[in-house]
Amino acid sequence: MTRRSTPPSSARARHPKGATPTTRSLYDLVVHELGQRIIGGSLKPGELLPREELLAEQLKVSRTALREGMKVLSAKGLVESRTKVGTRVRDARAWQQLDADVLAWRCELMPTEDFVRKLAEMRELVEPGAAAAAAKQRTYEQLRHIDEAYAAMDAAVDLEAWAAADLAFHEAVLNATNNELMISLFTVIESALSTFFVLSARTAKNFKAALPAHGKVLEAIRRSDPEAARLAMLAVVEESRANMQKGRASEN
Amino acid sequence: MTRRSTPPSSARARHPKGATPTTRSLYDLVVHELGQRIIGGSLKPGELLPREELLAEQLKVSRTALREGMKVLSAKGLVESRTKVGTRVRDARAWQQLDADVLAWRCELMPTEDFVRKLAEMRELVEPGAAAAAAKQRTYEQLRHIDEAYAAMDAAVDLEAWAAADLAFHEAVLNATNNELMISLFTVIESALSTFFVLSARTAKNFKAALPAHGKVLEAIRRSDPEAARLAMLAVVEESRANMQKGRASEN
DNA sequence: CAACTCAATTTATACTACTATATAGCCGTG
DNA sequence: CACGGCTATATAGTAGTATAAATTGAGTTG
Repeated sequence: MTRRSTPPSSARARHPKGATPTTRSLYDLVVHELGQRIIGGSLKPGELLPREELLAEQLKVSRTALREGMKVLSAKGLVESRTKVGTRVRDARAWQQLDADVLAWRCELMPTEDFVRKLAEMRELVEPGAAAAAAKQRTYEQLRHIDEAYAAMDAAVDLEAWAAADLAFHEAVLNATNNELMISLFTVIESALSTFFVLSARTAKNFKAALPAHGKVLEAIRRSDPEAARLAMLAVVEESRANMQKGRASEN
Repeated sequence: MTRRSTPPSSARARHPKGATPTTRSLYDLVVHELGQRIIGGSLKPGELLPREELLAEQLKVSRTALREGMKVLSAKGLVESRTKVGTRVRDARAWQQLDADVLAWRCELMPTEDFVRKLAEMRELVEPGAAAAAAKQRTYEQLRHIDEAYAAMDAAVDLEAWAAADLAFHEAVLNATNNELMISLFTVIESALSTFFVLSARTAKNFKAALPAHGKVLEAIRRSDPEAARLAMLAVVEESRANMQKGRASEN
């Protein structure tokens, strides 16, 4: 890797902050830099940022690369460019809150208890509903996948194997809804939440505690009982949230 | 050159509502053109599209404008560019399904019964959950806004006024969740759904039919009863979906 | 003196031509 | 056969210039 594409400005390319992404392309760098400034609040809504030429100079990129990044930011609803007036940071209500990057930046820059609550709330909305939908319309094949994931959870010998099987279980349930909108929402929420509890090692000693709760979900889906599936899945995610909060609490 | 495609700024919609890509900027044109081709299926996942120079020529734009558009498409998960290999259409599972544009293109290009079902399913997931959350934590101020919207629905004298008040009601409920993720999801789903039932004029004669159902939602939120609010809102959206399907059925 | 017109100015938008860099595929050598 | 370098070709990035649009204010007119 080691991007040697920028010989003139040496001290770039080394991103000491996040363990994130080396080898970013330039426009991606622009997107992340400005995106994080906006989400983080150092660039406030309504604020007019420097004109292209100046901003490009400040970020050490060409105007072209800057503009490519701006288009992406504009697509995410973070900025708005108008001729003569300049590029303005848009109000938070225009942001595409469900965009993967926007969500990731919020996780990174505003990891407040409140935001975790909102994410958990979304999860507790999606997953029980998905379980109910899955119970309603799952095919035999889809049920088999859920079953296999459950078996893998049961057979897991360490935390890592369990976490993988757990994710597979939830994905299998979501898949059985045949609704890619729901799958997409789940994916986005899940990946945001996972930045917090990072394989909470403190549950390691008894990582299979959630197995029976998952079993109830499986059984409800097997016998095509939507309401039971909804309640069972609700129990799963509520238990998961409780664990996560406990983890975060002992962390601080 | 030949930039006479967008001389007048007259037909500029003050409401970025409909899918009217007239008088768009060039990169926006590229985004829409290729985005629609991909979503519509004439460009299939895995397919390698022509190299920049050729594609720019085909679309009658410069390479720069093309690349700006490509960055946006790449941010939406529709394409993936790699040096030497070219730009490849990504698999549907990588698409940001909840992106406003992606959703709009799907509405426009795949208006199947099945897709409407998925949207309705999402709505029936979000809104009851939101109503319950609102009942749990609404402030007095937020309740007042819901109340006002309800009063406006009651006072509506024509379909247009009722539709506006109806939207305001649902927005007020969503706002009371204090969860911008949920608000964003609602907004996106709602605007996608609204492309279908286009102010269904066939319900014009008795457009206030849903008023009592909304009243139950309001009352449940007023007395902070989450479960009642959930059920009442569920009734509202199910009734709405039934109307919509009836409308679509009589349309074809 | 108010209102209207119009041009100057500023800024984003768009184009062309060019350089830099990365990598798939090939080719030669051990 | 494997390994290492060569090359062709694609995207990534830069520089400079021209165009269009909108704000501003000066100038003109009722």
